[in-house]
Amino acid sequence: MTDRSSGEALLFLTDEQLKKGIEAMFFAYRGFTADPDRILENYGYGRAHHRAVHFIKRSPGTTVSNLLSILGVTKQSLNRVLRTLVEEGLVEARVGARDKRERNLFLTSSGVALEQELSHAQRARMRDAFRTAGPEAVHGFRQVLEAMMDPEMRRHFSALKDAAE
Amino acid sequence: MTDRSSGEALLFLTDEQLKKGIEAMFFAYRGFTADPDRILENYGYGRAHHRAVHFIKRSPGTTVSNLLSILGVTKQSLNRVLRTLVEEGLVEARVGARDKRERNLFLTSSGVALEQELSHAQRARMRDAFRTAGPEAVHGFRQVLEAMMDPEMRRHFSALKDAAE
DNA sequence: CTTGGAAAGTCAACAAGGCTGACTTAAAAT
DNA sequence: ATTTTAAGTCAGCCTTGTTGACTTTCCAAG
Repeated sequence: MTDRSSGEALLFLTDEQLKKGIEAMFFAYRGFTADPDRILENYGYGRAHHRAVHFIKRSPGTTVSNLLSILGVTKQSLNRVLRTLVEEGLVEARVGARDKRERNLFLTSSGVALEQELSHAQRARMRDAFRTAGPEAVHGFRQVLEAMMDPEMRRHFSALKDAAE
Repeated sequence: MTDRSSGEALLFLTDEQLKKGIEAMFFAYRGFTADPDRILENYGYGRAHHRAVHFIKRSPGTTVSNLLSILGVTKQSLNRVLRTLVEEGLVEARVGARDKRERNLFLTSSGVALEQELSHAQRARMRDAFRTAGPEAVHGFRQVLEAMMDPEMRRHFSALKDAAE
């Protein structure tokens, strides 16, 4: 059951080390979402709104179905969030030019403003963590997280990497 | 706004790198919870049950209020989850010996069985990610995650570390 | 020894944000 | 012309979080 094979440098694969990794993910994710959650509360929004706003900012003009595949929720669930964002003037849904069934999603200026506020807080937390841990740790952090993703999610993640690098 | 100070090896602190870290957390956490979520569905439980079972397994005999401070939810919310786990025979809540107001929580044999099944799946995912990324990456991963936690959560995390090491 | 307060539990009501299923509309594709 | 796809909508359900009000138990300090 436990990884004690060949007794060498595989000590980082013991069940104990794996459990620590699991708890580290749990506690760190709490920190990761804490700041945005506080901000969202002031606006009466939730994490679902944050996610939508984030990915629309990342890929302006994206379609609803693309967002669905990134977020992995049902269209009813996404639609509810998107509807409030459109109604309250944070997101604009333009009928597609080529394909009129599609809606191309964009942030309005107030949408951009909220995204900035959320992103700023979250980057500040990430920056402090990165600075504390140092560049080599950051590299390892990214490698492990990428290896932990489902393949489909890794595709979506790599799409960002390509756009940014 | 952007970190371009002293133009040196601070490139890992650019907004672009920070955003990638943010998305990596988002997508990786989805993978992290995917396997347990599938298992829990078969039993009619949710993530809240998983968390309770995990931390009771980790610290047998822990009290409700200790669990509350680890999980960061209200006692009403935890109580609902705990009640179903007790009713369905996965958790035993013994009246405290010293302080009879307290309930000391333990997993029953079927509680242990569920915890094993969940933990096994989650460790398998973590093990694959660790193996793919290698020991140095794992070290960096842990450093960044620990730096990302809120101080109080870091305390809870370190409590495990001390117990295990 | 009484009283204050902490720990735990309970009830009720509510909200966010997931889900399924059924259905419509519009437009693209075949 | 028909089928498929993208989007949206309505209704209803579940989990898991929240507040607020209240009780019971019981330790500990005055």
